[in-house]
Amino acid sequence: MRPIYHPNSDSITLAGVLYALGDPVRLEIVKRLAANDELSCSDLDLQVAKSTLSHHFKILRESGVLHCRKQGTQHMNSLRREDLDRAFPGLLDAILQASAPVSSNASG
Amino acid sequence: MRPIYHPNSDSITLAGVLYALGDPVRLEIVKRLAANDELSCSDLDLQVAKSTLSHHFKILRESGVLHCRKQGTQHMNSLRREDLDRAFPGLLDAILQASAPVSSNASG
DNA sequence: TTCAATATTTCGAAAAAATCGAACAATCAA
DNA sequence: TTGATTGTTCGATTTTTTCGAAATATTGAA
Repeated sequence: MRPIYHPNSDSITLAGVLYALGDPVRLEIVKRLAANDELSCSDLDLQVAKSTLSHHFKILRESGVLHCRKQGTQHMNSLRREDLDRAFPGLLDAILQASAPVSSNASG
Repeated sequence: MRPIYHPNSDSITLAGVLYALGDPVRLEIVKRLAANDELSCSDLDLQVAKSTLSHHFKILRESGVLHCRKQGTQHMNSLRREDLDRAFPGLLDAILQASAPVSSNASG
């Protein structure tokens, strides 16, 4: 399998990040990652085909929103919080505050 | 001409706003509106067809990012700052801070 | 009202992107 | 190696974006 591409932090663009987040499925993924540190694709139970989900993760990864590492057969994904906060201070916080709590395991 | 549709402030969604801003042309429009209060389509000199520009303004308007009023033959557009700030505190500020100054009249 | 100029939208077609199911690839356990 | 699990890639279909041309709306001048 091909190596997993990640942009370095300098290559993350605002339009790219906003594009990545401007899809309901991808925004939901980011919300869950914000609450869960690391998640694999199969941890999510979204109403899209797995090939589509794979595509969404690719968009998020290549825009610099998340980091992916292989662990066995799984791909563990995590938010690139520090890189995003450094590049776009306040952006991720504003987005996460604005979005409603995730549906599963919502505490409030 | 059909009446100009604007969502009321309660109908503005985060995914919709992020989608609208996740395009380089539309992000540029928003940056210029942030610096200019009101602009017509023809005030912008972007490298897209006028029909495409019209489409971009429609996306921005229908997502709730900007307001449009007719003035003669022109359509004057302005950011819906208050509505956006109320719905998504800090979001617009973070985006405008993160984006480089507009190319025209850049002071630095 | 008619004509011309200006500003923007709508239409129809072509290009680009998203989505899906099926097939493929990688890893682990037996 | 076989089988189960996880995720990617492929190819086709649907949806969205983009463009140029034509149409619509407004203003101002005859």
